[in-house]
Amino acid sequence: MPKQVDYEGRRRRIAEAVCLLADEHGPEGVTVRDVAARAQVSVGAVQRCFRTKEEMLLFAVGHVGERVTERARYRLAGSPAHSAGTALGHVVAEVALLREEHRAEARVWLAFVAKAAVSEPLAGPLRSSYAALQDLVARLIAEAAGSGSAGGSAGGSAGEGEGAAPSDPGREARTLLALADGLTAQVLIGHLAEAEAEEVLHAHLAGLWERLRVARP
Amino acid sequence: MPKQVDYEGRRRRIAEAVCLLADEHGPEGVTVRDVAARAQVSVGAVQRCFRTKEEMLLFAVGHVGERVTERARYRLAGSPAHSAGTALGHVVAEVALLREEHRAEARVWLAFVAKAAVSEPLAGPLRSSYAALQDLVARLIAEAAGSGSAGGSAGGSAGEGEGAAPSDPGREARTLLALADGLTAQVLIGHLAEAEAEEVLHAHLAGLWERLRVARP
DNA sequence: CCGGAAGCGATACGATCGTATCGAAATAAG
DNA sequence: CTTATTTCGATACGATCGTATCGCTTCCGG
Repeated sequence: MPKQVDYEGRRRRIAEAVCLLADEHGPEGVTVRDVAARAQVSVGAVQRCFRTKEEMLLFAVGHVGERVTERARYRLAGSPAHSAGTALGHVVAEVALLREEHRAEARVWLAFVAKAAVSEPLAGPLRSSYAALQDLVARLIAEAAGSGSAGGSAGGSAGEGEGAAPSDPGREARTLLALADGLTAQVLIGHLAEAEAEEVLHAHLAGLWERLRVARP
Repeated sequence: MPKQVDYEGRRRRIAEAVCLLADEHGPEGVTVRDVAARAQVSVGAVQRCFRTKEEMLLFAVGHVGERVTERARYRLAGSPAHSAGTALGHVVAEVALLREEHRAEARVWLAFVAKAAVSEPLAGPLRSSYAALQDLVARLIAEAAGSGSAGGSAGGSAGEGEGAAPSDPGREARTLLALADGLTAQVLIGHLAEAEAEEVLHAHLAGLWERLRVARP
């Protein structure tokens, strides 16, 4: 049998080239040729890794989503096991991609979200990433809410039990994630400064924290 | 002097064709030819209205922004002059573009936001629209907050005076707008259902309302 | 009534796109 | 070493893009 190459590694390298280009010239500025050049491979190599351009973009968006959620999980693991509040702050701050160093990822994410709004297959991986993040955040909120009052119940889906709870962790998680996304977008187009967005996020987190505290007996 | 045509009307008609196409095939699916066909004019007519394609997109995004803010203002005017709370709810619901009938506008908006993240000139009109909306919302919040305690102070920029107010109208407005934006995006990619997004929005508004109420003496 | 400026729209043009093709190079199995 | 098979990368190809061009038509001012 002839040569054998590391297809997986090459795919990752190409995905990162896609991100670099999507960051610089926008989603439609990503051409196969430029991707190949950035990844330092030939056009043919890209074609052998992905049958079509859409397949390549699909892989790239999944790659970004994985990176973000993984980083969020890492932040979560690095936080003190007690107080889920600070952990929540870290996780959401990570997801919001507000810091300058993650501006590129934010642009890529926004670009893919916009594309996914009109391209159903592209929306799949995006939804998966969002679902994973929402689950993570909801679990953190439930944990923070339960740490002072009733027992854990941190496992399983973000439970909407206990009748009419004063604050539904699932809803709070959706709120937080949507807020983070909106802030990211508004920072990207220059309507908000990074500091303003961070202030908004922190204020909301403080409010959420308060809401959880008063929920305890 | 020869013929004279209604350039402004044609520009608007073309802008609406741009929106229709951006809604159907995404931002990069907008070609000059298709726009001309949709607007029922020739390619040359489009070229006479806008020297370049970017000029056309610029006008289109401004057009959408104007429509949204104008609708928000209309909603505002239609609300009872007292209780700014319900007015706020209406305005924000309008801005969030959650209803099915405005899904197209939402897609267009998202598409332009994504493009603006990498194209500075496109970001200008977008920022203007955001600024106008934020001002409107901030004024409403300030009015609602002041209607029960101190006097109006509804004019001018969304004031951050009075030392350490328990809830800064400017910040609340930014929060609300970012949340609306994030919700819109997440509905568009199918991560949230329209009902879920509306629930989140209403819950947040309820929380804001409560926060304003407790701020009164 | 008529001349000329402005609008018109079909078409041309060059660039760039995604993808297909193909001969040469390379390598693991025999 | 030979050979069969995979990989390589340059190039070709057809489509489509934004824009420029250019006769022809249209219509107001004199």
